[in-house]
Amino acid sequence: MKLASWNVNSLKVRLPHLLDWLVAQTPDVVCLQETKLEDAKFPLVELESAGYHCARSGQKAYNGVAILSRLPLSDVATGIPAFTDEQKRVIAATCGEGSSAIRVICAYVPNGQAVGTEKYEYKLKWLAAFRMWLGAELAKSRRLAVLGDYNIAPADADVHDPKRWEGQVLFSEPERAAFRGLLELGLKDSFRLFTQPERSFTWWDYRMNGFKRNLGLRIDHILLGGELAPLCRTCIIDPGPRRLVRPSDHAPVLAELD
DNA sequence: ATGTCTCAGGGACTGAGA
Repeated sequence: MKLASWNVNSLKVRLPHLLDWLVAQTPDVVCLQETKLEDAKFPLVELESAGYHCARSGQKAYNGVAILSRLPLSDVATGIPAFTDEQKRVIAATCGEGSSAIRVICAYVPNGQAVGTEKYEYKLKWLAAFRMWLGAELAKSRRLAVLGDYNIAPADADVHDPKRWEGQVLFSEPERAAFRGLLELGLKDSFRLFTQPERSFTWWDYRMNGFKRNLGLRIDHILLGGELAPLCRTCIIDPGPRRLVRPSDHAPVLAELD
């Protein structure tokens, strides 16, 4: 089973890229972030024609998440219970049926703008609520996968220039502590289960030729619960879509489970 | 060199968010 996460930065603009990529990679489950579409404008017909069941939670202009699955989707839920939020950042669904089913959570963690701002405080509060909820979800099932744009680079190896980024949003110590808090629940960062190339990133700023110069961060992650992590065979970043004309600023991440 | 991209509002361009 192939799981993927991709911040598409507008599903309307990136739909041709996504449809080509689904054919090329044939993922079984895809978590999308920053769809930036109201549910009524979600390209259901195109994605169902491509072979995917769809669950989405979107809004106009900002945020928006979706889960695509070749296997039937059930028990769709949106948002973090006990955290009131107008922003559409979380959707969960069960993919598949019976004992092989997995619970999938797709998350678009707040960006945080800059350390010290209100948006940064919102990010930390959001992450605290997210952690509480994931703890409860793991108590129900360890066949849990939590995919998304975390907007956190967990360690020095995930940043092109750790000294320049030290203390900055996406790499500040409180954010990294929040990420470690998720791992302490028993979730594994699937990318780090394997030896990886140095300077592996999932996001590059559009400005300053960030991608060409590989000035990136690894902020998109696939976390796996205790029952799924031992089944993970590979985890890779696919930079292919980032090389295309009019790319998203993020590349997709893929994990393959037995 | 805030050096790009996307979206909304309004109907060209500016501001917000990332």
